[in-house]
Amino acid sequence: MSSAVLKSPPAKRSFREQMHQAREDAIIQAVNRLLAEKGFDAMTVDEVAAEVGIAKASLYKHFSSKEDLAAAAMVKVMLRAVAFLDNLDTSERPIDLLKAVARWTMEVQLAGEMPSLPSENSALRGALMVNTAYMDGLMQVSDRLGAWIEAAQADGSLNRNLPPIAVLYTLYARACDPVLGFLRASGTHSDSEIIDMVMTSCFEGLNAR
Amino acid sequence: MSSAVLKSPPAKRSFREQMHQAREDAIIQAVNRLLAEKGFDAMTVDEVAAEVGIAKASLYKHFSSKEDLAAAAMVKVMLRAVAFLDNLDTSERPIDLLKAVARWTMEVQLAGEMPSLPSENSALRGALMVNTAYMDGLMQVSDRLGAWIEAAQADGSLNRNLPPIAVLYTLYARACDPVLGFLRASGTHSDSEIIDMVMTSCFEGLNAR
DNA sequence: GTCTATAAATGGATAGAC
DNA sequence: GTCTATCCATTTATAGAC
Repeated sequence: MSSAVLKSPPAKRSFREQMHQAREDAIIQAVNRLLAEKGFDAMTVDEVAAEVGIAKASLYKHFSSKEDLAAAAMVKVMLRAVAFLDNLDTSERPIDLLKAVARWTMEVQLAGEMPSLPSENSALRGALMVNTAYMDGLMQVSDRLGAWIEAAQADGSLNRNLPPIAVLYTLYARACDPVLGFLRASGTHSDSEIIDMVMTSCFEGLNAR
Repeated sequence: MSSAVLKSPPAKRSFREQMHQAREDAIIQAVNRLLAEKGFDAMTVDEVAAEVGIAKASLYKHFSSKEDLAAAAMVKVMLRAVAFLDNLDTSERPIDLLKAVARWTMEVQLAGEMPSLPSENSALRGALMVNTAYMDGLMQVSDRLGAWIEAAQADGSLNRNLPPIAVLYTLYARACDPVLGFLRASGTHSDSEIIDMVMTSCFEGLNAR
C-alpha cells in the first residue's frame, strides 16, 4: 500500500487511457449537444451512438445507463463553470463578477452547450443527487456565488429586497432562459445583442429607473 | 345553407354535447396537469387515460394523437389567458396591467396548471403552429400586451432600454420560470412570498436602486 | 363512444463473438 | 472494447366486439 514502491505507469497504459478519455470526451460532447437541443427525455441513446459513430453496445461499456450518460454531461458543464469562476479576476466588484457569470451562462446556452434538465421529478434528478462530482461542483459554485451576492448586497450594488437564495436561483435560471431562444427565433437581433438585452432585463429590471 | 330554416337543436342533442364537452374537459385537465408535472415527452397517453378513468382507445376517439391532446391543453390555457385579460380593469396604469399578467402567470404555474412545452424542435411545436385556435389566442395576447408595453414605455414607467419584444418574451417566460420551483423546493418561503420575490427580481432587477 | 386486445414501432439494455 | 444481433418493456395507435 506504500506509494513509494509504485512505479509510474508505463507509457503504453497512459496512451490507452488517453484514447479512452478522448473517446469518452467525444461521447459527452455529443450528449451535451443533444441534451441542449432536445432535453433528456427526447434524447435517445441510439442518437448518441450514431452521432459519436460507435455502436450502442460500446456506449454501455463507458456508461452504464442513459442517466449516467446525462449525468456525466452535467458534471462536465459544472466543472466548466468551476473553471470559469477560477479564472475570474476577483479584484473586481462582486456585482461585476455576478454579471460576468450570468453573461457566461447565457453564452454557453446560445452556443448550444448547456444541457437542459428534465422538468421536475425525473430519474435524472435522482442520478445527479447521488453524483458526488456534480454535487461538489454545484456546492462549490453556490458557495462562491453566495459570497459575492452577500458582498454585493453589503456594498449596496445588489438589490437588498431579495434574499440571497432568490438571487442565486435567478442567476442559475439564466442557464435555461427561454427568452434567448425566443429572441433568436425572432431573427431581429444578433447573439450579442440578445445577451445584452437579457442582461439588461435581469439586472435593470422591467421598471423604468 | 340558409340559417333561417335551421331549427334550434333538440335538448337531447344538447345534453349529449354537454356530456361530450364535460368528458373532454376532464381529459384536458388531466393532460394539463401531467404536462405541467413532467412535460410532453415524459407524459404518456396511458397515464392520461388512467387519470381520466377511461380506456386509451376512448381517448383516441376524442383526440387523434398525443400532439393533438397536448395542443388542446395549450389552447385551453391560452383561452384562460385571454379571459384573464378580458377581466382586467383597463383603467389601471399599463405597467400595473403588465404586473398583474406576470403575477397571474406565476400563480397558474405554481398551481400546477401551466403546461410545459418541449425544449425546442418537437412534434408539438409543429402541431401548435398550425392550430388556429392557439395561434389566434397567442396573437391576441401578444397584441394586447404589446400595446400596454408601448404605452408603459411612453408614460415612462417601463424600462425604455429594452425593445418591446424583449419585454414581451420576458413576461411570457414567467410561465415557465424554474425559479418558482427552486424556491418552493428550498421550502423556506410560502407561495405568495415566492411570487413576490420573483416579481421583485423581474421588475426591480438585481441591481440596487 | 367505450371497452379489450393487439398491432407496430421505438427505445433502453444485454449476449456473445471477435 | 467494439461490433451485430437480440431481448424485453414501453408506448403510440388501431381493430373490432358491444
